[in-house]
Formats: sequence, structure tokens, C-alpha cells
Amino acid sequence: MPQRYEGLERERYWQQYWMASGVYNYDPARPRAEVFSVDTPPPTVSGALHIGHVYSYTQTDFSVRYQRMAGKHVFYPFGFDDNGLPSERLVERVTGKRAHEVGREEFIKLCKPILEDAEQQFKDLWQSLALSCDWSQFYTTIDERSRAISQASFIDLYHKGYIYRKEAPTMWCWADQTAIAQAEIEDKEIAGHFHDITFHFDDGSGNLTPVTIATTRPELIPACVAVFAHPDDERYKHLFGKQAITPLFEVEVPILPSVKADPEKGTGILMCCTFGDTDDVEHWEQFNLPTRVVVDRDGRIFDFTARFVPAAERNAIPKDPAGYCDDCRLDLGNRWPSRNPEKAAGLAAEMAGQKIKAARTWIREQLEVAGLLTKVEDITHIVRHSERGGVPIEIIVTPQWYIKLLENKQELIAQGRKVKWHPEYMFKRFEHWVEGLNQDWCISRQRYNGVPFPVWYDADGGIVLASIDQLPVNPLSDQPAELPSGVVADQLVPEADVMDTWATSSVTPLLNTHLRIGADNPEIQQRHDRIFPYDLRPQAHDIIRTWAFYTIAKAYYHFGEIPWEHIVISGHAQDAGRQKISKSKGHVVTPAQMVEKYTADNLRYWAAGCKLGTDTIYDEKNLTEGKRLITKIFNATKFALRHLMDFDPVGVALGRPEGGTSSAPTYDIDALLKLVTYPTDRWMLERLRKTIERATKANADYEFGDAKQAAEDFFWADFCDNYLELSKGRLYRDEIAVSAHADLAADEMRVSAQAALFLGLSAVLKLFAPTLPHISEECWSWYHAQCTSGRSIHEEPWPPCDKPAGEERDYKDGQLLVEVVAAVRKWHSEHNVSVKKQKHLITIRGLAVSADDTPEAWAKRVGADLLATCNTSAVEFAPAEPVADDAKPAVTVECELAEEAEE
RNA sequence: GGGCGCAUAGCUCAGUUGGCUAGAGCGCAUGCUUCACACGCAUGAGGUCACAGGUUCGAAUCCUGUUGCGCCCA
Repeated sequence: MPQRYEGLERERYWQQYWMASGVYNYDPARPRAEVFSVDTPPPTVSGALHIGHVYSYTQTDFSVRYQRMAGKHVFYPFGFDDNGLPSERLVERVTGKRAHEVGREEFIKLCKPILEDAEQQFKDLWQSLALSCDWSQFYTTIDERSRAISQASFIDLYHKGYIYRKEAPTMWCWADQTAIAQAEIEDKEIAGHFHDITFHFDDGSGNLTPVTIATTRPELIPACVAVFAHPDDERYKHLFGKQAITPLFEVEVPILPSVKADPEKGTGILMCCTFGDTDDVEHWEQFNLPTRVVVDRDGRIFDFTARFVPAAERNAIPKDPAGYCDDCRLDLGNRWPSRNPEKAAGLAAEMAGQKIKAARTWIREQLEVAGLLTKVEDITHIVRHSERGGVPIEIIVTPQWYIKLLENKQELIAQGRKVKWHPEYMFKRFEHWVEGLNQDWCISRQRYNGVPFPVWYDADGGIVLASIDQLPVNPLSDQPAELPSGVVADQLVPEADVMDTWATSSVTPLLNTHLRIGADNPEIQQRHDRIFPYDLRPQAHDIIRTWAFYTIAKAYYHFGEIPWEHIVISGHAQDAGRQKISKSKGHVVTPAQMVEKYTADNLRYWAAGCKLGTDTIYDEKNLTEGKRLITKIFNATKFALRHLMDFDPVGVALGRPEGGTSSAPTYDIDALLKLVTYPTDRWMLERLRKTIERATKANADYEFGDAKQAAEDFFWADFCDNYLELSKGRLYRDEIAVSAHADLAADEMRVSAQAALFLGLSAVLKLFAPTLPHISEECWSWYHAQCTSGRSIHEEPWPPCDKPAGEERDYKDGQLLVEVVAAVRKWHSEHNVSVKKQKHLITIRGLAVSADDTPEAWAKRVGADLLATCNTSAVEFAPAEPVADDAKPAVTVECELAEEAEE
């Protein structure tokens, strides 16, 4: 045994040992009932590693390590998400180049080394934290198998009718130049302006009357396709069916009634543009309005100079407000009827190419000059932003792929309810998110580094799918294996879009089982059936709406099942100001440096001190707290083993006291328990049993924080501060202890303590093993490992808690002993005297023995420990001093120091 | 505006279905070089359990309202 524990060095040793010895390896031959399977989060490698990663990922490992010891065969795979937009943004950051400028081929080449490097950093950290995953199950979300599985998932959902393609107004991030889904939207409150601008309307007789319309986005005036007011609004009722003239561009648009127009808001009359917001989209759909494109995909003003035609040339605007231009929708979208087309074209030419924000300012100036801007009001308003791109989203019409969600909301909520959520209330977040969905899941992205759609279009726009067996496929370079009759290969147009990264992440259950839906492979099907549905999904609460939800949706669509039985939601680590930790806010210390500085067990200890689902404040000074415990475990083990050197738990218990060589491979807990006869020892084992009970229940409920706390409470207070002190007299064969019992042999008393010490220590190490795997293994290796045939403490059985140790009286005896010792310690503290000073008599007052017992009988039973620990030659008893009614009776002592000690 | 969560010692947090004197760690004070550990041991100080009502024999815990904070959604 070393003098000091060199944590960092020993941790590296054990990490290599565990990996080499295969303790974490999954055996696909195990039947489902024996397996505990985990659907691990593949972290996106796009973000910088920070201490928050340590916080949430080690928490999974606590539960996994417990399950392994509780007898389950663990399937704990690991992968990384290096797919899609987030990964592209990382590459763009590192290289300083935008994907769209570099081009597809070149950009994908750039991605590979950068992503692999990022992955290695993550992998190194996980290994240095001793996450007990099976690295032979490793995957990334863009590797070949993942692409094939993701594409097979697409094809299955397409065949089942859950997927469709549609050209429709889509939420668009112009910074990343791609469509995005509802889950990728972030509402931000920002400063803006309400502009009161002047439209005119023509009552039909040629007289123009001004009308004020308020808008936050005047740059969309050229995109205006209609004006709406509430049908009952007396101010505007007479205008319905007539024409409004937009300011500056002087385009004629219809004035229509809509209940969505709020008479209380602004001037009660609003302009509908293609597209300013979702209300515009709804009006556009409802009234079959034309599309006038003003904003281009790159967030600049589209050049619509050539669109304007003299309004007089067109008399095609029908009067029917229900579907006012069914016949001419397309035409009106292409030819915009202006009363002054030259002026409009001139303005358009100046606007073209301007960024949206610049165009807004520019238009505002034009309105001002023209006297068409009556008021500008500063406001703060909620604007939907793209979460990744960080810019306000636009809505533009593009063809995109969608997975149906809206028509199955209730079924999906019901699926979510079948999963057991920890903590339970997190289900609410899921439920509310699904209820609040207002669009299907747009899964196509106009990006490069993603899983391609296994899709081509034939000459008529018909969809041709890849065959399952040819996956993964890249339609840009491959041909479909089978061509539908009448389709000519040369005429196929490949789909160039890639899938949303979540479209792949949502099949992590399959990425891990390797199941490619639709492929005929009995071996993989069997593997799948032995893992799926998973026991556990661990994840943080920020991705309930994405990862948890999409995974539940896909499992339902593919199999009609839930993907996992339990979902455990972890919180985030936040800085002192309750901000989410991020590198940009100055949290520059990397977790790898923290491991170097404090060791992995220390970081894990910190991560275990948490409440499920609750965010925690990270403060570096808290990282030192675990160190005390680790050192304490180290020292307590050293002490205990010093007294176990001549104790052979295997041989002794089997009746071979001399036995150094034993044929039995493993010590027998029941046999050892029979050796434990002394009340103090039984008391300790009973305290231990209660602790195991608490820790077991906590672990089973994924409350690893409480499990750690239970172990720590017992170890520090009961085991170290009390039991080790109480049993020392017998262990050292102190004269004072030996002579306390006339009828008990010193060896018998000592063996009782040794057996209890052995059992207590082994259970303590096991209880700490899930949280502090390194120090536990280290201490286990010195002695216990030789008493079993196992490779590691992490494969040892979780300690049992079914049988009480000893009788009730034994427990009571121990409790009284602790009370008396505490009172003696108090006396010493109050008298500023070392506890070790010898006494010749201690008078004990108020000892509350049972009715059928006497203090003298008790003192006889526990004499060795009582006298040795208190270091006194004798004790006597006195009745309790009278106390006030409301005070609890307490044990007090009066000590008389031995003469030599008084000097 | 809606939903969820939180509010307990100077700090970070535990407190199961209501039940002895509300706990832990850090920090603080005092003492102890006690044969595993000074990264230790012992003893102690420190709380109107956010506020106001209510239910109950009994409320940190359950109910209602108020205030403040966080997250999610609109």
C-alpha cells in the first residue's frame, strides 16, 4: 500500500486496465432480460467542451455503473454527432470560410479532419472521466452505417405516408441559408420600431384617400399583396373589395375582410406581405393571394425591378374576397400592377442587393421624403430568431421535405406519457411542446455536411427512391438500383438537400442496434431485439423538444413503440451569475484541465451532488470537496487492512483459520456474518444495511445524488468517526479491552471485529464505486480483489440489504455506546482535555436502556469497546438529572482523570 | 399572456406519503500534534424554512393568494 494516493496517475492506470480487461464490453449473446441498455446522447462536437459536459455525462455513468453491479449486463454505447448544420458552423468558424462560398465537394473535405479532431478531444475527456461505455460500439451520426440507417428510416416513413414534400412558405435562416424547423426557433425580445405609413385607397371614382397602416417591417411594402381589416370594423367596412395603393411603389392590392385583423391593434388595418409573419401565411393561403418575393435566400433584397407593369394594363383583380385571384395567382405574383411602374422599378433597382436591415432604413428615408411616414415609435417586440444562425428568420417559399406531426399530436403525447420521466414533471415540458406545435417537421436542409436524401426526381417530378440494399446512397453521384418502368436514368434529377441533423439523431436507438429498417438481416434483427426498447435515455432538459420528442415520434412511426422505458433528465451547470456556461462568456478553463488539476473522481463527486433535472451552479472551489472524501477512503482502507493482514476472509469463514490457500474463489458473506458476534460490530453492520437499503433505492430511482450521500453519511460518521474508533481496542488487543470480558477470548472479539471490518469496508467501497470508480477500485485491489475471482469491483455484486445484522438489542447497544462516547467527547472538549487522557472513572448519567435491561448489563456486553474508547478503568451509572419538561433527556458524563494523566 | 420549476444557515444545497429539538458540506469560532487521516478529530455559534392567509391535534411539507428568480412556450 502506498503512503499517499497519487490520484491522477492511478486513475490513468485503472482507465487503461478497465478498457483492456473488457469490463465495459457488451456481449450480444445476452438475452434481453439480462441487459440494461442505454440510449446515450451523442454530443454535438460543434460546441466547445465545458464543465457542463462533465456534469451531465458523468451522471449517466453513475446509473450505469450501479446497474452493472446490480447484476445487469450493460449495453452502454457511445457516439458523436458530427452531422448537419452545427458541425458545418464549427468548420466555418475554424476555417473562416462559408460553406456556400467554398462549394459542396470542397467543404465536405474541409469538414472531416476538423470534426475528427473535435471528436478526439471529446473522446479523450470521456475516457479521462472513466465513462464506462463500450467504445467498440462507437459511431458517429454521419458514418456510413448511420447514413444507411437514417436513409432507411426515411424510406420507411415515406412508404408509411408520414413523409411528404411540399413547396410552401418555410422558416428560413438566411445566415445559414437553409430551411429550419420549429424546434430551431428562438424567440428574442429586441428593440424595433412601429412605423405609421400612409397607404391610399381608391374608392373607384379615382379619388385617393389616405389610410394609415402600422408596420414593423416597411421594407416589405413591395411584398404587400393585400390589406386586411376586421369585417365588423365600421371604419373600413366600405373599403372591402376596393383597391389600396401601396406607398412609393403604388401597387394596387385588394382590401379584404379578415377576423384575424384586430381592430384594437395599431390602426386596425394591416398589410399582408409575402411573408412577414405566420398571419401573412395564413391569409395568403386562405385568400389564394399571389406571392411577391422581396427577400432572397441570402437575406438581401431580391432584384424585382422587372416585375412592375402598368396597373392600367391589368384589370384582372376579381372582386370576390373569398378567392379573389384563383385564376391569376401566378400571374399576379410575377407582374405587379403599379400605377407608376417606372418609379417603382427605379426604387427597386436601388433596393436590390441591400441587406434587410439596411433596406428597412433606406425605405424609411424614402417614405419620409415622400411625406408618407407619419410616425415612428420605439418598441421592444418578440422576434423569432434562428437558434443557430442568430438572425431573425424569414419566411420564404421553397420546396422542402416534411415529417407529419400535426395530425398525430395526441398519439405522440400518449407515447410520451408511457415513458417514465425522471423527474416526473419533465413530461409536462414534452406535452406542452407537442401541443404547441403548429407545423410539421421540416427535415430538409440546404446544406452539405449531412445525410443525403435517398431520392431522385424523374422528368415529371415523380419521386424515385433508393433501394434499401444500396444504402447509404448519395444521389448526386449514385443512381437508384431499381428504376421504375418508364423512367430514364439520364433524366433523373438528384435531390441535393441533406437531412436535418435531428432526422438522424432521432434514430440513435437504431444507430446503436444497427437496424436498417427494411433490410433482411436476422442477425441484426436479433441484436436489435436484445437491446430495444432501451431501458434508459439520459439527456438534458434543453433537448426535450428535439431529441426526446423526435426519437419518440420516430419509434412510434417505425414500430408503434416507445424507444425507452425511462428518461432521466439532467440539469445544466451554470456560472455564478446563473448564466449557461459558454466559452464566449469567459469560461476558458477546459474540463480536461480540471481533470488534471482535481482528478476525475473529484469532478464526478461534484457532479453527483445534484438534484435530478435541476441546474447547478458551478464554482471551481467546490471541486476540492471530493478530495477530502477520496483521501479519507484511502486512509480508512489503509487502516482497516492493517488489521486484516492476518485475516483470511475466505478460509476463516469456511473453518480453515490457518488457511492462506483457499479453494473457494469468493468470500461468503453469510459465513463471515456468523463470525460477527460482538454487539458493536453488529450495530455497525446494521447501520450499513440501512445505508445500503437507502442507496439501492436511490440508485434504482436514478437518484444517484442521494445514493452517494447515503454512502458518505455512513462512511464518514458511522464507520470512521464511530466504528473504527470503537473497535480499535479489540483490534489492537488493548489490555483495557481484553480484560473487560472475563468470558470472551481476545481472539474471538478480534475476529468478530475483523469480519465486520472486512464486510463493512467491502460494502463501503462498493457503495462508492459508481460515483468514485478509481479510488474504489484502487482500495479494492489491495485486498478484496484477492478474495474474489472477479476482474474489478465494478463487476462485483451490489451489497445485499435483506438480512438484519444481529438482534435488535445489538443495535440498541451500539446506539447507546455512540451516545456515551459523544458525551465523553463533549466533556473533554469542554474541559480542553485530549480524549486520549486516561481516566480512572467515568460517571454516566441518564443512560436510557430498555425496560428489560440495566446499564450494568449493557456495560458488560460492550465493555471492551466502552472502556477502551473512553480510555477509562471503570464506569458507574447515575440517574439522569432532572430536566425541564420541554428538554430531551440526554446522556451526560463526569470524568475523573487518572492521577498520572493529571500531571 | 400561458405553462413548469424554484425561494430553507454567510455560500452551495438535502429535507420521501404532514410528525420528536429543521439537516449536510464549505465557511466561521474554540480546543485537540488521539498509534488511518491536520485533505484530520472533537465541540460550538449560526435559520421568522420568501410573504400573507387557510386546512389540521400538528405545516418547511398540503391549499389559496402575493412578491422575487429561472426555464420553456406564445
